[in-house]
Amino acid sequence: MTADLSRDTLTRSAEDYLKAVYHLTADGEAAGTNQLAEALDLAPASVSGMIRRLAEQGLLDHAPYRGVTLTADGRRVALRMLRRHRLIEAYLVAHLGYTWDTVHDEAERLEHAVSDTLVERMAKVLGDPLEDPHGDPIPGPDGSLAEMVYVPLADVPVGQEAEIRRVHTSQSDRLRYLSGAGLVPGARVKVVAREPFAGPVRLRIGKRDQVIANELALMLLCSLPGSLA
Amino acid sequence: MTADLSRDTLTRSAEDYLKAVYHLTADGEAAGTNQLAEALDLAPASVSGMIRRLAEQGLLDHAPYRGVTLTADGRRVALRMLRRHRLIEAYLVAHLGYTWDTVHDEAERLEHAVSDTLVERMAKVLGDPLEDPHGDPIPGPDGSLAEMVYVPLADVPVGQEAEIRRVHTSQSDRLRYLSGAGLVPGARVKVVAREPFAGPVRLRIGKRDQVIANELALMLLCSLPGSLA
DNA sequence: CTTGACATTTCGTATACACGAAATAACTAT
DNA sequence: ATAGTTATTTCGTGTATACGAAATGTCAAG
Repeated sequence: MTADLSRDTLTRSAEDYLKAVYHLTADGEAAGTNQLAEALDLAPASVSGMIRRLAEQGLLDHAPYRGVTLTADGRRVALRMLRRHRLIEAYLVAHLGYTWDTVHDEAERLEHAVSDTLVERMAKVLGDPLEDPHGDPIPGPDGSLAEMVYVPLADVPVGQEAEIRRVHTSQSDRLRYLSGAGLVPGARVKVVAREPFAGPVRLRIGKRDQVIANELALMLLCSLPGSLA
Repeated sequence: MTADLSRDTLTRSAEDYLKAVYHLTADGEAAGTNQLAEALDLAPASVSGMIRRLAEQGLLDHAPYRGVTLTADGRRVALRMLRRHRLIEAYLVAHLGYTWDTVHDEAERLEHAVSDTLVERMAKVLGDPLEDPHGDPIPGPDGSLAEMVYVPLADVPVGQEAEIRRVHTSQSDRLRYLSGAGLVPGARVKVVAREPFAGPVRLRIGKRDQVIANELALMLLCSLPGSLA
């Protein structure tokens, strides 16, 4: 059943498509062609063609005009890429002087080139970390993933304290801004006020007050003291 | 004059061809199509086509039926790949538990994927090494290369002491054998005897005697105490 | 000189992936 | 139901790289 997923069976493009489908279907919905085209910065026509090929290879389930989901094999590939990507990010930050706003692009290229051996060596050197520098969970070598349920800071009630756990963006300008403001995984903040209609969020971090756009607050995933997380 | 050699201007294949031409022309002779095809494990017809494209891009000089040499731009690319490759090997050995017989393939893939930034970070962490684990010199970021002239162990006179400086192969089975025998860069050996007609070489290393095939002795590049190297 | 033998190039073709334009399916609002 | 909008697919193409078969150039031996 399990197709040959070892090395070099899949092209870089295929790996990128599967990763994208993984992310787009995280909400349980099938991923549309346009969505995918947008995410991969390709023309919809190109995506349509690639979807056909990946479906033929048994990596995607495709319901024409309905979108795609990952097959078990496809998910395996996506999770392996995710593990690679996040471990590489963690390694580059820990050992090669990268900052969380600069690792993404490097990891994006390396994830297609490293061997399983190298990935596992990096994991070992890092002490088998469970999260990357953005707080994103790192899948196990077997494809297991301990996905926590966090609350976007945008949804944390006013007056509530919260601890930032994940910062869900890979855009370096945003990451730079956020780390400048101390809004990194592990930081504790208190929501002081929020404007209605997706308005900005005012929060207290340490002794400073900070106002951030709702758009950013959506990316800061938090745990609330008292909840199990 | 200097063409755009930054990132992504060149395909992986192009980089591999230029590297191969670099190695094949080390003796001063132009590299033939068949030679190149052999080195890259491709059909001569494919090489012929690629040669044309690389010549059009100003990376190779091509005299039809005569072979190719690198242009200045081509050499720049080749030396950058060489720097990448050797630094990556050095880094993997120093920090990620690789041995010199296992690094080659990994470096071969990574050299196409790492950014200049990452290469220079690795160089820095390593303290800007001048040689890789095989004793091969690492070109500078500017493309400078301090190539030493060494004597193959196969040519060292009987009775002479020599220090191994470079081990000129990337085949892991040979490398494993050689390191098992202690024949690594820095080792001091004394040639005890040699059979005629490219026969095996008997040598003394430490307190042990060792006989190695001439083929291997050709790959062990040595400096002789007393010579300037 | 001429003739093999061998190296090299040319030619037609295949695969993987991208594109735009045009055709088609699906949904939405009347 | 049906027309318009939007999403998706199909089709014809282009680029990069590989291949084998056939044509052609080169050189050494006679």
